[in-house]
Amino acid sequence: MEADINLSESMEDYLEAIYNLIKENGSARVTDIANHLKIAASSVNQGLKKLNQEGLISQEKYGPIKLTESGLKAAEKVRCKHRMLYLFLHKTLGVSQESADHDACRIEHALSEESFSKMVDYLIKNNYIEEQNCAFKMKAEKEEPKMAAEQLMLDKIKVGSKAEVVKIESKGRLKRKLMDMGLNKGAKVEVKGRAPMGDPIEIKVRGYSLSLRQDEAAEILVKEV
Amino acid sequence: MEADINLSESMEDYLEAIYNLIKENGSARVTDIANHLKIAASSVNQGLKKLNQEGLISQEKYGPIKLTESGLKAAEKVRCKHRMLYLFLHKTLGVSQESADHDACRIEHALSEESFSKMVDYLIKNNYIEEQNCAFKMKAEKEEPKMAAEQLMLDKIKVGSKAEVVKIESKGRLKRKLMDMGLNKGAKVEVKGRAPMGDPIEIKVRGYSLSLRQDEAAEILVKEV
DNA sequence: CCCAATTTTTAGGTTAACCTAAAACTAATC
DNA sequence: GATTAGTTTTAGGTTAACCTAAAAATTGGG
Repeated sequence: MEADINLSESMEDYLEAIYNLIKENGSARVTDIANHLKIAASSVNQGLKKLNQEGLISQEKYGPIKLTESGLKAAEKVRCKHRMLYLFLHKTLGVSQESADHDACRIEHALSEESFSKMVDYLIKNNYIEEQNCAFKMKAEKEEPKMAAEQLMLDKIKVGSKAEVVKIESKGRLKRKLMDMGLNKGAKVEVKGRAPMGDPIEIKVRGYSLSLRQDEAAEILVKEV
Repeated sequence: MEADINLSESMEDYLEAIYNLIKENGSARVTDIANHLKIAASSVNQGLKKLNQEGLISQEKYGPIKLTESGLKAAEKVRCKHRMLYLFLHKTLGVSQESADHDACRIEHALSEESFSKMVDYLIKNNYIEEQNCAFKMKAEKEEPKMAAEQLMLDKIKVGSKAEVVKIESKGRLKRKLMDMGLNKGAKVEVKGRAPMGDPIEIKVRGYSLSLRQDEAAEILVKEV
């Protein structure tokens, strides 16, 4: 059931870059994407606007770039194609890693579903991949419970686990307050406990404990460690 | 030697269409090309102008379209890629003729020489084609047994000389950084200058300049050309 | 808290590759 | 040799995807 919006090649490239950067660094910034794709930051900015309009990412001015559900799906699809193409070229044809990666990049936009699917069959048959390794192909329908990036808001973190602050989303006074508490970028936090209604949340930062209201915690972007 | 002009995808498409039409009908007219590629005749006309300028076809106003020698060569190359890709997809992966042809059309512009050559090897090994059926490939192969040029690290290269990247020795982030700068395998670099203490080194890659710290340059294996 | 550096956004281009509509030309028929 | 049908060319757009330069906002260090 292809509800697929028709993505142009560059839109696919943007999505893929965002996906990879979030996976690697916990966040995808305009400059990172620009470096990655070797184009000007302003061009990326324009591209992101379009992705926003299409509902594939959600980003407010100067805010962080987040993939929406459909954006995530599209990105995974592209990435999967890329990966399979790479494996195919490198493993079965013996193309060098560099060329294989480069070509995968270019071809991933052009290959039909049919060819792609046949290629995956081939890879599976020759034991280059496990069947479940191509999530997109096998279970496009099933919802992945695990979100794309291990990046989420502090109020969603399980009690007992640790995380690292990526960014404080709020502005002005609240932001200052949170930063004064020691919740700067890169700070390691540990969620110690949570009251019955989820509020307040007790966390430990830099050795001392503090408690946050849930809506405050919801402003803090972290990645699990 | 490869004096290859860099052809855009549509220019390649025009050439291929012209080649095929001449082969089929003995002539290629603007309208035929337009029908073939499903675009407006006026667009074809514009495209032909560019091919004329590049010296790939020769055509006077309202006159017949003829491929020049270099145009013929380029067209044959594209056609050969198309054909091989088609065979590969159809014969070895079992992709339907329609999809295989369609995909070949799209991919032929993107595939590197290396992947193409590996694909042809595969086809030959499995007896899907005869060796001499791909004239264009043979040439590429003959060039291969060339002398192993002297290999050394980029920081040892004399100012003013040119080299080709063989390998990036470093790993991880640094490797990515270097590759993002365009220092991929096969990239031609020219050492433009060097500061008094040998650091930084200024090089030119793919037309633009960049400067590297000495220890970064020491991670890049190159061979002189 | 302020200042400098960095990042993001805006403003205002360019280019390739298409388009439609109409004009200029050629060829084919009467 | 005029008319007409078909072909090619020109004129004047549009769009996507990039660009540079500069303005605006954010971040980070002292």
